[in-house]
Amino acid sequence: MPGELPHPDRSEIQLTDVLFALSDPERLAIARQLADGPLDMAACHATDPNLPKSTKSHFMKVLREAGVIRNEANGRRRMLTLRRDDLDARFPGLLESVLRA
Amino acid sequence: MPGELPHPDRSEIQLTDVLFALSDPERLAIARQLADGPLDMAACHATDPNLPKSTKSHFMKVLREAGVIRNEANGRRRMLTLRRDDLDARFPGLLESVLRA
DNA sequence: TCTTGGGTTCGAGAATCATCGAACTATCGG
DNA sequence: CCGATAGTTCGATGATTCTCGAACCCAAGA
Repeated sequence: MPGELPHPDRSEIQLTDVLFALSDPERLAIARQLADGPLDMAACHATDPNLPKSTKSHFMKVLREAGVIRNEANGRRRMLTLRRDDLDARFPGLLESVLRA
Repeated sequence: MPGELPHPDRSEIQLTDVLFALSDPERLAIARQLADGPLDMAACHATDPNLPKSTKSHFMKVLREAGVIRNEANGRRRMLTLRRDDLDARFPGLLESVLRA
C-alpha cells in the first residue's frame, strides 16, 4: 500500500473531471457521506457493503484523481476527506448545490 | 426530422444525468453558449465548426435526455434552450456555479 | 413537385469505463 | 517473525459511450 497517492493540486482540478466523478450514484453517495467530516475508508459504507474492495478502491481513485476527495495513509488505515476548501475556492457554490440536491 | 423529441419532465431530471451531461467539455461549452438565451442549432458553434452533424446531434441528445436543454422544432430549424427554470427548481445553485466556473 | 438545407436515426468500429478476482504491499498485534 | 487486516494495483472481461458515414425525414422555397 503506497503511502502517498497522487492528488491534483487545487489549481489543477478540472470542472469536467469533478462533474464526471460525481455523475455516478455510488461515487456521489461517498462524497455525501464525507460531507459530515473525514472518515476511515473501512468505516465508509456509503456503497453496497459487500462490494469487492478493488471496486471500492477504484471509486476512491476516480474521486481522488478528480480532486474531490483526499485519500491519505494513516497507519494501516486510509483517511478520506472531502476537499471542500479546494472545491469551494475553485468552483464556488458547486459542491454545496450538489450535496444538497 | 421528427417534430417532437422526448424531454424528461422537470420532476424526472436526475442529478447524476445532469452532471454526466455537463462532464464533457464540448457539451459544457454548448450549455454555456445557451446561457445567453435560446439559439438556433445551426447558429450554435460552441463546438468545432467542422464537426459532423451526427456528432453534434448526439451531443444535443445527451443534453436533452438529461434535461439540460430543450430541443424543439421551429419550422425547419431547431430551437435550443437551456432549461434554467427547471434546473434551478430542482437543483438550486447548481447551474449557476457550473456556468460561472 | 422537386430540390435543398438542417437534423435525426441507424449501424459499426474505436475508445473509454466498470467490475472483480488475484497478487502484492504495508502496518500492527502477538 | 508471523499472521491478519486494510487497501492498492494488475489484468481480463463486459458494458457504455464516442465518433462518424450513410440513409432518412421534413419544412420551405423555386
